[in-house]
Amino acid sequence: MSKSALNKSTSPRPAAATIALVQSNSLPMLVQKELERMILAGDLAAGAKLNEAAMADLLGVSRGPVREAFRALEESGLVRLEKNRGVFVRQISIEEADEIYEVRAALDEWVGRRLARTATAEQLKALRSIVERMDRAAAQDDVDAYYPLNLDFHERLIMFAGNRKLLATYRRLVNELNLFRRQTLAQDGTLPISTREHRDIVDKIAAGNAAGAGKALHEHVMGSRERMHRSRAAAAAPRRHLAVIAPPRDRKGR
Amino acid sequence: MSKSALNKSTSPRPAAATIALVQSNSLPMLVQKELERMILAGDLAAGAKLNEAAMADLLGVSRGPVREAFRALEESGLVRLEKNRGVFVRQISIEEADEIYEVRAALDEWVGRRLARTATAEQLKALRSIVERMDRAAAQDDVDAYYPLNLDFHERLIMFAGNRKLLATYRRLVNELNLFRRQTLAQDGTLPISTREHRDIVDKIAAGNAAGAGKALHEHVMGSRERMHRSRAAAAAPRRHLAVIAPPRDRKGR
DNA sequence: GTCTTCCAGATTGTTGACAATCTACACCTT
DNA sequence: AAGGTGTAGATTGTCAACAATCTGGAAGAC
Repeated sequence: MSKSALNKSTSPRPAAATIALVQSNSLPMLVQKELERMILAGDLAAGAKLNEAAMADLLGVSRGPVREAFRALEESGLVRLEKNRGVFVRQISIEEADEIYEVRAALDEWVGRRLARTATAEQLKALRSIVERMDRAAAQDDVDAYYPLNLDFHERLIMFAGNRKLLATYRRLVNELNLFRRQTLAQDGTLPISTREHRDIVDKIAAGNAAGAGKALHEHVMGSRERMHRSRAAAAAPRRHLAVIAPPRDRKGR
Repeated sequence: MSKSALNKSTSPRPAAATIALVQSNSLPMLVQKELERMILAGDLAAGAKLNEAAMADLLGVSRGPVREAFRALEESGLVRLEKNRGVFVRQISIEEADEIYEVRAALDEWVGRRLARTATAEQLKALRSIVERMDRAAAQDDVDAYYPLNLDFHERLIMFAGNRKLLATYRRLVNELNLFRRQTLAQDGTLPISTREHRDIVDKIAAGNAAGAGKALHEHVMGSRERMHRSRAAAAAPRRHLAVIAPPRDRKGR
């Protein structure tokens, strides 16, 4: 019955902030966060079935909180619920990924135009710092370092736009996109790298070139989409990269 | 124990489609939809506290499914959960509404540009039909007819863009916006009406004027934002429209 | 009279048990 | 032997009871 499995990072704080922390840390919330982490980290493969009882056992809680977490995760788009059959880590189709890229491009374009007008020197400095680190990681072919920097760069751009609702919307989309990347090019080492475009984006923002920054960001995102397509096509053809996991569709036949 | 309270619209169908219907209709899902309807219809005021047991009684189920529905609704942004205190219908602040309008404007602008290139004659006809009905409703000051037409017009625009992820994103934002409208100008009869702008948008799309259609949609949405501000200011000043509902903030003091 | 303390009722959080449903395998029929 | 059928085990859906926490008011101290 020990609930220690979930008690991470509970260092005694100034107590003033601890209250809000305890507030939001109900069992279902913790389970939800842990599941989200496991899914996005790839511990749970796309399409994998999640067993209520097993998950409850693993986390040291009963099935109630796990079920609540599942409901929340479905609404956030990370899992799919099938009545009387179970919950599965969602599988994003290539078409859906395309759609997400399009929406993202529209949002990013808007962010680019806005930042060109509002970006502070401090924000530009932060962006340039990330770009430089990406440069170094790319020079060394260090994809494990490059990948999170890339995510960070784009998330910072959104944050600097100063619109929390936009940030929440963006995060939701990128979460699903990560799900897709996990399921397709999990072990494919070739990561699409585009440092020059990042530098170009920051330059245009710094120059106050709203139209240019917007266009650059739009094209960068759509370029990422294309790179994904090419990477996928290249990986599928030679290596016989068949269905990763048997899709739990098709009830009758077998 | 009769569960008839939830059994609506269960007309015997061709049975081929009924299977998918039963699939998705678990108790928590039905409870979630019913709560969503009640909230957006205004049966549950913004800021109101939702009692688990009472809601379970009302719908003829036990607390489990109700709790799961609450979790899903929190993730979708319609309610707020406070540990050990309960769930409340969310109150959208004016600042948050502003942010939503901004994101919406960015998405709508993109939709305008796209539709100018892809809209079919049939789609244009559907849009013009809605605009005409809005004209008639506006001419008769029939706000009850105008309001849903306005929602429909904008949702159609998004649908015609042919991007399901965009539609889901848009619906989420508009849902929260409806929440805000409910809570502020609930009984304020003056609805911001802008028929000319709608007609202008459709015309520019029909003309294939991408930049113009995008700009018109962007300005239309930002104009709606301004109209909301003015309507709010006008309603607040004379009528002493104090805090609608005591905010359940501020734990200690009283 | 005002403030603090404490308690009873109400409400939420969590759990384990029971019912409904599905899956997989063994068995029977042809 | 191939295919359909039935049943046992596992899994999910729902519920009711118990524990923890909160709220509001009454009693008492100053």
